[in-house]
Amino acid sequence: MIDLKQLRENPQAFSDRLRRRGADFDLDRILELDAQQRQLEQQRSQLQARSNEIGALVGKKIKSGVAATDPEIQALKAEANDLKQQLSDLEPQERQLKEELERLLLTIPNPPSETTPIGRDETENVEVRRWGEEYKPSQPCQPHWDIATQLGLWDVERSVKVAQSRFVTLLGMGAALERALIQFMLDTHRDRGYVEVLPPLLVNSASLTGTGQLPKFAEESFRCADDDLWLIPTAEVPVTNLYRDEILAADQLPIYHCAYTPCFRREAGSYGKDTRGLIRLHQFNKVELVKFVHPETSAAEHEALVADAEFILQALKLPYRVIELCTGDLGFGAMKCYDLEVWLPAAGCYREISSCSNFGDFQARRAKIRFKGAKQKGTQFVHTLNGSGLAVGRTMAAILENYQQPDGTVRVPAVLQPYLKCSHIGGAKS
RNA sequence: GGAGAGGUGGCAGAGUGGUUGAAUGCGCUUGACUCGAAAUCAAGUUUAGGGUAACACCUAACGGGGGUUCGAAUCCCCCCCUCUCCGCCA
Repeated sequence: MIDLKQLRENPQAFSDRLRRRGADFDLDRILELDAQQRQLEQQRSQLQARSNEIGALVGKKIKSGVAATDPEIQALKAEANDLKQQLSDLEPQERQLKEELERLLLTIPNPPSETTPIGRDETENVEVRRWGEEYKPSQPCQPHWDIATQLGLWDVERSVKVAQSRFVTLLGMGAALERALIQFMLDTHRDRGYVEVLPPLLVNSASLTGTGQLPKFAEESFRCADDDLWLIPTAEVPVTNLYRDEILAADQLPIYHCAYTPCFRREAGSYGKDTRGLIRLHQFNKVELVKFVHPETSAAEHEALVADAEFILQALKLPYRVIELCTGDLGFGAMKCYDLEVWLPAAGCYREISSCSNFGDFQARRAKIRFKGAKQKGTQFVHTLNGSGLAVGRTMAAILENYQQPDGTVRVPAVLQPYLKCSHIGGAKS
C-alpha cells in the first residue's frame, strides 16, 4: 500500500514515479476522498468531544445528588441526543469514504525505486551479469520433458487423470531428485543464516491482501470458498504474514526465513504457453527466501538476497544470468526486482528460475508489520524482501538438460550426489 | 459434528453502567541511592487518526459488527476466533 501522507504532501512526484510503470492511476480521486474524509473526521470528533463532555457532566451532577429529573440535566440530555442525531448522520458518510479510499489504495501498485531502469515491458529489462558457460552441445539437445520420459522420471498422462493438465507426478529418481534439490537448497540457506519455516499451505484472505495478491489478483489463486481459505501461490504469503499486525523490536531485525512449500497457481490467461514439461504447472515446489529488514539496509539486503539465490545455481554449476526488471515489467508490489534466468540448452535460451524483489514498505504497510527502537517514539514499517531460492521444478529441468550425457543418462551435480547417493540417473550407473 | 469455557495493555490478571485508556503485579525505560551491582525509592512505559514549529490538545480502540443509554470494557443481539472434553481422523 502506498503512503497516503506522502501522496498528500507531494502528489506530483508520486504520480510521476508511478507513471513509470506505464499506466495511469487515479490518484486525484484518492486525494479528493482523503480530503473529504479528513474534513468529516474533524467535524465528527468535535461533536463527539462535546458529547463526551456532556456525558461526564451528567455523571458528575447525578453523583453529587442532583435529581435525574432536574431541568438542567434534562437540557443536557436533550443536547446530547441532538448531537447523537448529527453524529448518526456523519458516521456512515465517513465510513463510506474510508472504505472507498481503502479499496482504491489497495489497487495502487508500488512506485518503482529510483534505481529501477525505466522501460515499457520485458524487452527493456536490463541484463546485469552472466555466470557460467552456456552448454551448447554439438548434437541437438533433448528438451527436459523427453529426458524425463525416457528415464521414467515422471508420469504425465496419469497426472491428468488424477488431477488435470498442468499437474505432474514425479516417479522414482525423478521424485528423489526433486526431494534432494529441496533438501540441498534448504540446507544451504540454513547454513547462510536463514531460519527454516514450514508454514500453512492454506491462508486466509487477510494474508493474501497483506502481501498484495488480493484484491487485484484473485483469479490467479485457487480458493476454498467455503472456508475463506486459499492455496498459497508462493511461500511469500504465509511467511510474510507470520508477522502481520505485529510491532517488532528493532533489535529483532533483520529476520531471515527460508521455506520450502508447494505453490499453487491457476495460471489463468497462460493457455498455450509452456504446455510441456516442468516450466509452468498449477502445482510446483519452491524454496523461498523472505527477509524483514530495517529500511536503511534494504537495498544492500536485496543484493545479498540475490547473491544467496545465485549461490544455489553456482553450487549446481548451472549457467545463468541476472536481469533487472524495468519499471514496465515490475510486479505489483515490487519497487525493484532482479530475475535469475537459468540456461536451458534445448531451447537455447535463458528461463526465469528465481525472482528477487524488494517491496520496500509496501507489504509492511498492508500487513501492518512495524518495528520500534527501544527509546524511539513512534513505529516504522519494516521493509520486506523475498526471492525464490529456487523454483525446484525448473531447477530439475535445467539439470536434466545441462547434465545430460551422450549415452542418455544424466549426471548428478556433485553437490547433490551425497543426497541421491549416486552419480548418474538412468542406465546401469543409477 | 456435539457439549462447555473464554477472548481486556509486552505478559499475567482486576474491573459488571459514570471523568476507567483501563487497578495490581511482572517486564521494560529513565533518574536517585551505590565504587559498581542487587535491593529500594521516584517518574515514565499501547496504537491509530487529527492537530502543533515542537508541545499542548481532540477523537477512536477492552475479538468484530449492531443496539439500549446523557454515558458501555461493563447490559442486549448477531458474527468471528481460541481453549477444554466427547466423536471422527493422518
